[in-house]
Amino acid sequence: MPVKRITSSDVARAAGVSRATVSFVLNDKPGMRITEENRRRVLEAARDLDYRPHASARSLAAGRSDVVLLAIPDLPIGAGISRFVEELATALAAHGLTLVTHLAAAHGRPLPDVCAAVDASVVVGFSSFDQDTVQALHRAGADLVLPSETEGAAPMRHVGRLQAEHLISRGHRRLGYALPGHPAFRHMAGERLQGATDACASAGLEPPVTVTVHLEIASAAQAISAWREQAVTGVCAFNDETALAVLAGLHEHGLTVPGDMAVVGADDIPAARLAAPPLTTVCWDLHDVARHRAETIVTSLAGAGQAAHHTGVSADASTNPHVIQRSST
Amino acid sequence: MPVKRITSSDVARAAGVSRATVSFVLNDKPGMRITEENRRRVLEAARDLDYRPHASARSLAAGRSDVVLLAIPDLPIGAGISRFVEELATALAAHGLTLVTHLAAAHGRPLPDVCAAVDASVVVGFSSFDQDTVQALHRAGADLVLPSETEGAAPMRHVGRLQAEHLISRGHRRLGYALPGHPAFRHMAGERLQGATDACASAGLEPPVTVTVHLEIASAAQAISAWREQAVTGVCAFNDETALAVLAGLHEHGLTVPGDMAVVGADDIPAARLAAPPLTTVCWDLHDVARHRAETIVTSLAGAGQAAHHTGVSADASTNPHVIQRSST
DNA sequence: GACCTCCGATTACGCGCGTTAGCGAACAGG
DNA sequence: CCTGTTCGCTAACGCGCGTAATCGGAGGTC
Repeated sequence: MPVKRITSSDVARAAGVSRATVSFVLNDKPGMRITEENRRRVLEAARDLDYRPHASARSLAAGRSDVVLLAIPDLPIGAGISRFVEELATALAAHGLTLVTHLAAAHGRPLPDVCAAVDASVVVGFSSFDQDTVQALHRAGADLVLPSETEGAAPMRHVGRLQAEHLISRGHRRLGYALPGHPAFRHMAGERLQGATDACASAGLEPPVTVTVHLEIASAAQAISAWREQAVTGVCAFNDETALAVLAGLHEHGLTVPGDMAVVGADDIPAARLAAPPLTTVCWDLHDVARHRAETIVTSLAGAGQAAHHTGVSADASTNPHVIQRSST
Repeated sequence: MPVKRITSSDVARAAGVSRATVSFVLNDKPGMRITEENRRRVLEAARDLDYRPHASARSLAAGRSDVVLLAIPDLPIGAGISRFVEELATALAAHGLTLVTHLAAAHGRPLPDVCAAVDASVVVGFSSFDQDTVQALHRAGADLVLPSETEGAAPMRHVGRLQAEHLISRGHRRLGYALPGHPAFRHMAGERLQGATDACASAGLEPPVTVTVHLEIASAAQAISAWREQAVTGVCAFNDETALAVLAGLHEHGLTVPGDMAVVGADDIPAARLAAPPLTTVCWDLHDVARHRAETIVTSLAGAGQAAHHTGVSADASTNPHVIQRSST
């Protein structure tokens, strides 16, 4: 044990006050009158000693922690997700909360266990959790679990809608949809597909012809054949990687893009702009989404116990997915 | 507050024993004799109540926590890193440890703060931390900080060496190296480049012609021109994304791959096999690396206080980067 | 019967902190 | 001089848990 921990008693002794006073100053507890002189001495002592309250003791005493746990589902992590995480962490840090992430993919251990292990007071997921999981998380100490049932799906549908609308606006009347092979994407893919289907309905078109495309050239080539049989001229891909597979399939068939078939992806990964041809894609500003999520968390946490009770709908709809036009459409 | 927390007292009451006995059983403390009957009743009660020890209280009392904090540096998260994280989480979970990750990119908050906030007993980074940071982390409650100065760089060099050796074995005598544009990659890129340079030296060749390639077609096209002037016929790219950019640059120039120029990437991202042509790449088994890291952590933790003191060298060298031959070389 | 031993379980303490009740001092009003 | 009253601060409790110290009782020895 090379270094001994600095406790609040150390700070109190250094500042010549009681431990309670230290606590009051550092948490600037409202309604407590502290002499300016004493406040200054406490802050100074804390700074000099590089005092950092022991998280465990704090959350044990206060009954709540500053930790927000982000549960990332079992899906490939791309630039999109990591940017979302960064933005969320920044936004939460501005409110004194600390974001930690846990990848479900690993089967590392059950989410409630992790939640208990870090003593998280908030658990944030991508899509909503089922009722049993929510119960378990609450038993594991989480005050708040997001997103609630209603939110979270809307932006996904919006992405799908934009993809389809873009193709329709460019004259395509028979659309295809490339579903991802990875089973963990199924739920999200369903939402995005629904958005595309809605757009088709609004335009008086048939729903997209759905085909599952694995991230291999052979699988994509098969999909192309299926779409060609159905006279599909434009394909929405679940995400950019799936779109790259579709592109590879078209290349395999010796077809031109977008002449023979147009392709639109989603998420704008770095490889999208480097494809041949550069990939048109739909991306959404994760900065806004993350900041809004953070706000939801903070307000819900402030209105203690009002868990999962917030409007959110209109705000979520204000996130702004948009088309990045390149050469594949 | 919809659900009340289950405490060890609840379990004790349900099992008809004292709280201490519950603690002994659940941590199966060695040297403590417990009746088989009582042990059974405690385990049963804990299971029935879905008891989960309160992490904060536990670590406060025991003076150590089960949390391992992985500090991910400010660099784009790709499939490689996420797989590493998954493997590490799984391996640690097998030893009862919980992995949480924190992205430095966000400037969410200083690492020591985060370390204190989750009360981590181990902090794992990618490259070694400087001395001041290590000190700060120890003051923040970390018992162990990895990797130490010596380890971590070796596998990176190995990757670069394999790339170059592969190209050399296929007859290329004048090599190029594509450095990443993102500044955060600089350090890692330097290591990989060093490996490639070593391979060239071993084969009696000049060092690779280095050019920085941003993830845009124009930047890549410029790089191609530079390499062509120097009669380069084979290019090692820092990673697959950079390699895709090089491929796009070659396409822009109307050059053939690998006829006019061969390209080898690194990390084997999903998009690599979907490129035109499919990208030859070097990937290393993160499963092994992660498992070894986990072992280092566990043993160092067991030999309490023996922080950062372990062999590790030979084991690290046993990780097995290997070439995945596709059509770009 | 007095005494020790060993087993099995319990009681009691403290980890570092937030927080409430309460204390002395200073001061105002009666 | 006594009684409030406010201000500034502190003593003391408890959060849930690990664990050292302790204790009752069964079994053995002198």
